[in-house]
Amino acid sequence: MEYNFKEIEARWQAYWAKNQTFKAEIDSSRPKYYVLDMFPYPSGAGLHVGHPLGYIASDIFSRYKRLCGFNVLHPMGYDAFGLPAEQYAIQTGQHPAVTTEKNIARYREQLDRIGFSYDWSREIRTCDPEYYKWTQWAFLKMFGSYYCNDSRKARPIEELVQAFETSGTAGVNAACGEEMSFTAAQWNAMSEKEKSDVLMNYRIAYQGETSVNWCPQLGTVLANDEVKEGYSVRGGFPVEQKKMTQWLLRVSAYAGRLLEDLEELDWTDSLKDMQRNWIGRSQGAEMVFKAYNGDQEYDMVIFTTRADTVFGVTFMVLAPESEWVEKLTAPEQKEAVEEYLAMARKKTERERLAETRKVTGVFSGSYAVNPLTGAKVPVWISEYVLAGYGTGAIMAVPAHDSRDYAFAKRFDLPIIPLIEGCDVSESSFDAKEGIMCNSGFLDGMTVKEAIPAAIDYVEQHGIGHRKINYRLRDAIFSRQRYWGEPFPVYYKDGIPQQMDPDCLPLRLPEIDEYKPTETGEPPLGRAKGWTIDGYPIEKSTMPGFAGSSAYYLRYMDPHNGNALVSREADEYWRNVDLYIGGTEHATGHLIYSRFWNKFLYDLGYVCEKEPFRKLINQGMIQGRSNFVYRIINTNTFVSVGLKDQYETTEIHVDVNIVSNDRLDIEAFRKWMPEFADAEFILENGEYVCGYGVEKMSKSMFNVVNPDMICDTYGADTLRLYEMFLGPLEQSKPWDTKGIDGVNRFLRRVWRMFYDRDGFIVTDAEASPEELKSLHKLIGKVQADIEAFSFNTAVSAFMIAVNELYELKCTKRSVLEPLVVLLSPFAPHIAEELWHALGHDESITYASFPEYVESYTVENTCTYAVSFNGKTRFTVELPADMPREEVDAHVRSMEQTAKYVGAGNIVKVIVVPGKIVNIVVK
RNA sequence: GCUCUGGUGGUGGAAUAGGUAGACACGCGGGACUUAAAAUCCCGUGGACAGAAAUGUCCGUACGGGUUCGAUUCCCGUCCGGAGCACCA
Repeated sequence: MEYNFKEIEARWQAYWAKNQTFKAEIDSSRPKYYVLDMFPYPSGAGLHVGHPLGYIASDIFSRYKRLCGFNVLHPMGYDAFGLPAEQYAIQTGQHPAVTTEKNIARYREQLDRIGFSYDWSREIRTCDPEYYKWTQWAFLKMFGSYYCNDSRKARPIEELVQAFETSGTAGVNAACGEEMSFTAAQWNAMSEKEKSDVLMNYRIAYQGETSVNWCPQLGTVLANDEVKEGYSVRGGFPVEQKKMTQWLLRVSAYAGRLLEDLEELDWTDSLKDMQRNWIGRSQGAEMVFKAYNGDQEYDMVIFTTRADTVFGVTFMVLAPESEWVEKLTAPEQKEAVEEYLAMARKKTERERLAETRKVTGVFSGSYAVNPLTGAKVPVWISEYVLAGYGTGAIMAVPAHDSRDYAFAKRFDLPIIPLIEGCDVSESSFDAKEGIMCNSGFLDGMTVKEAIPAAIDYVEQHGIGHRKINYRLRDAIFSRQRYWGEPFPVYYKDGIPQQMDPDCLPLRLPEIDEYKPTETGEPPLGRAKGWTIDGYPIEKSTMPGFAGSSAYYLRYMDPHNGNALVSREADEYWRNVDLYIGGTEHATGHLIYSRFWNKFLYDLGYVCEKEPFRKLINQGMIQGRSNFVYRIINTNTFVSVGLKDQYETTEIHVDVNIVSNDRLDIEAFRKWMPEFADAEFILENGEYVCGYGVEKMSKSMFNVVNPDMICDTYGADTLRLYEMFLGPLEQSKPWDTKGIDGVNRFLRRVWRMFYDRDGFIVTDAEASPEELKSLHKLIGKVQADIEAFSFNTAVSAFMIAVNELYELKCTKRSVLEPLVVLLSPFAPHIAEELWHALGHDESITYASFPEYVESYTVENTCTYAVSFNGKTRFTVELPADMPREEVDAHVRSMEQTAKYVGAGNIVKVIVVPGKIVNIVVK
């Protein structure tokens, strides 16, 4: 009987679906394990072989955990709101919901063929009103909350209102946009609008005017992580800076906790590092410099991490957008300053990037006084100081900061070195080391001592205080697009009002065109009757990350109409034990999700403070492109080995008509009309193509489709091969050429059960050799799965099966555990063989075989090794080793042991005929 | 510029904690079975040198040093690739 994968795979996929084999239910008698994939955005192109890599890995782990007795939750869904469907809608007029639906169907079909053990009864889609109801709900909660810095928690905004009513801002320590100070009387005297504006300064979801990344081609605002090098990640359009009123999430309030709680997560160091970098904690001090514009005196606050360098301040710099600019511009400099500001404003993000290190600036005409030295220094304005960080103003110490140095050189400002022996004639001395000089009471201290000493001084004299700043900015939360969650907010006399939560979801209305309106409003401006009680509803929609921030919680209880997740489901499933996905979400989704979870945690809706306990980033599968070489101005192609003899152009050729780098010439002629009469210069009768590793994409003709692999080799082969390709976390090129090896392996497994005449498994007792092979495999596979080293696990299978095949093992007591071991990797064939062995239930309910170590013990004799006349340790050598060889080994060990000290010897490695190696503690 | 990664045969990659480098697989070469092909199976396959052969010797994990009885693995420096951040004071 032949291994008929097509029939087997179709049959078991149908069986699992029909019997709901992977349906997860709360079961307090068993430990839970939650395995999650980053859900896909269903694009029109469908899946290529790179996409399922992570899904296969998580599926293997899920199936393994089930065998180990865990109640596994392994769901899947779709991140279905997003720009591509909407762009497509603008071009074709087709409703994004229709394209999305179609793409999802295609994705599902492709996923189903690979044999994943998802509980599809829990499928979610972010564009489903029953789902986005809870996205809107969470938004309302954030709108109705502020962040208390004392308790480090989100609290209902009503508590803040109450505090304002009784004692104003006194005693309030809340995360906010700008520091405010008013009394209870002042608060109570405020108008509705004024109160609303004040509260906006504190709400966790708030409206604010900020400089945003504006993409004119997409007609929308983008978040920082949606912009790469001045271009939009989706579409690659240029992005510029623009001031706009937007909804924002006060993610920055959580910066400290987001940073600290990284410690307890089982994530890779590099990923944690990226997040740390993005959060960007820096410890320093805020200091007040008195600044004078004519007779007017102002307190100008700056932030620095190098308080020790205050004696070297020779000028101050303000960000162009800083509020101090207006106050500190002297009349005689007004014109120059305005000209500079206009120039800075006009620049796009792209231009600023292109001009990195080009030093620009203008003198404000005012001066500030150094609070420690009393020195009078000029106040400048320059782009290199960012308004959004710190206080938007700095003290410049050109001797010890390279940016200040460049500025000082450009505008000829003085440079005062503060560290003994440093040379600042060519460049600044930025390192935090050396002995201080020219610094009054700090002289003689090391920099490390001077920093805290300077801050202490500043605090004692009321000049400033310690301060921690974060780079993490609040997330801009509105998009001027159609295909996203509507905001459940309407405006009454310009004051935003929250919608009644009981009326959620607020459904996305139908519109007839998806472009922005003629007046520049978002597409929802076209919606008729987009009002609540006659008041206009917010016209922008939420960004992509809104729907993906809490989706893992919804999977726990996907059909609950009364809560995002019930307490019971939340307390059982808690959080994701294993999360697998790409590293591209390191500073986007993975920050927002953690923030969102912490917010819900503060309000008591979830019981875990972190959403993803362990996280693995699968590497990208790259394409392996093939090239042909056309001789210039001809239609003649030359084989790669001979191409240097001609002048050629390199042309991508479809990898699907190339096998082992040999071109299928007939297929090539049919591939494109222009090649129909192509001529070839061959080597050894073949046309050999060149190759290169690139991103897998249609334009490179290197896309390999998983359906095609399933058709010719089967899903089990695809799964095994994707794992065999290399370490999960590493990027590697796909090359279909090697797939025969794993296919051969599966056929060999099959032949251990079936020969030409039928089933050949016997109940005979297994030999020690067979058991040894089996148990070596059990130990290895278990260890490898736990370590996510799936490629070596597959190799171990091949070795074991080769051994057993050679031993002609057809014994049930060996083959049964073998099939169970194999089932996470190649579930279809395993299920088939499991049933052939006489089991009625799915192999999903089998138990992971128990590892017995004693089978691995070799046949050995024990010898004593001695030196200095005493037996120091014993060593086991193969019993059949000749006496002379044993003597040689023992002598050699005695030699080595003299060097090492016998007590340090842990293990002795003996190789027949070779020198002994000694493992030392 | 800063942070993180990685560099091993023709190819993808192995090598628990510093101990036989190149497992496993692809490809390639040779052979068996077959009328033939497919399938299957067996043998060889890092390099150089010596030998008729079994085999032996030397060199080899980007490069240069170091620690160690012993380094692909640890440390320092250099070169090259990949990723992230990028005027964050």
